[in-house]
Amino acid sequence: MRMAYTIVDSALGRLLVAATGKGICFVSLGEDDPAMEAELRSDYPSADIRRDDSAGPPWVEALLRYLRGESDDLALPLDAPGTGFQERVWAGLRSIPFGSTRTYKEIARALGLPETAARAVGRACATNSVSLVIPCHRARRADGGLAGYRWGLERKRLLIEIEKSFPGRAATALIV
DNA sequence: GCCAGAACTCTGG
DNA sequence: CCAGAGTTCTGGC
Repeated sequence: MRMAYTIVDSALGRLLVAATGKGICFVSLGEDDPAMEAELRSDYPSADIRRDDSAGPPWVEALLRYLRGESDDLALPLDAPGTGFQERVWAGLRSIPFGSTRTYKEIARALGLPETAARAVGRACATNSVSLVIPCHRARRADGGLAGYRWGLERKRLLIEIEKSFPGRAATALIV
């Protein structure tokens, strides 16, 4: 698999976006470029990866607007392979409305899994390589806690804040 | 290769 | 508090 990536500054730190010809396969937030590049390579050990900072696809701009709280559109093309179970969970996460959250148990139930699968759902969230586009920050624990986040709990909290303060949220807020 | 234990969980004893 | 349920990964042998 061949992929190109770029790293830019964002409202939440450095933002790395990698994509194949078909779609986005890796998105991460961090502080340290070499560490983020290493993370990308360890997720795709056999891929042919090169850096390309030229004005690539419009996806990076879309993610930056989202992080500034200016856009609620995360319907970007994905090309992130996972196991059958992982892809089911990721699809479930993407169906959570912007600005709201679900517990791991609710996500399991929505997918037709037994509630005892909550932990397996958490594991699938933990191993997703595409932050933001797969909104695993909308998953919380049943006791109200935030559980963990691969890119830092503080960022998870900020992402929820950004979504809550988005101007267009009034209609969905009433449903919750 | 196989098995134990951990990981972004939750429930019931 | 502890174990167990459903999935994947890692580390030890």
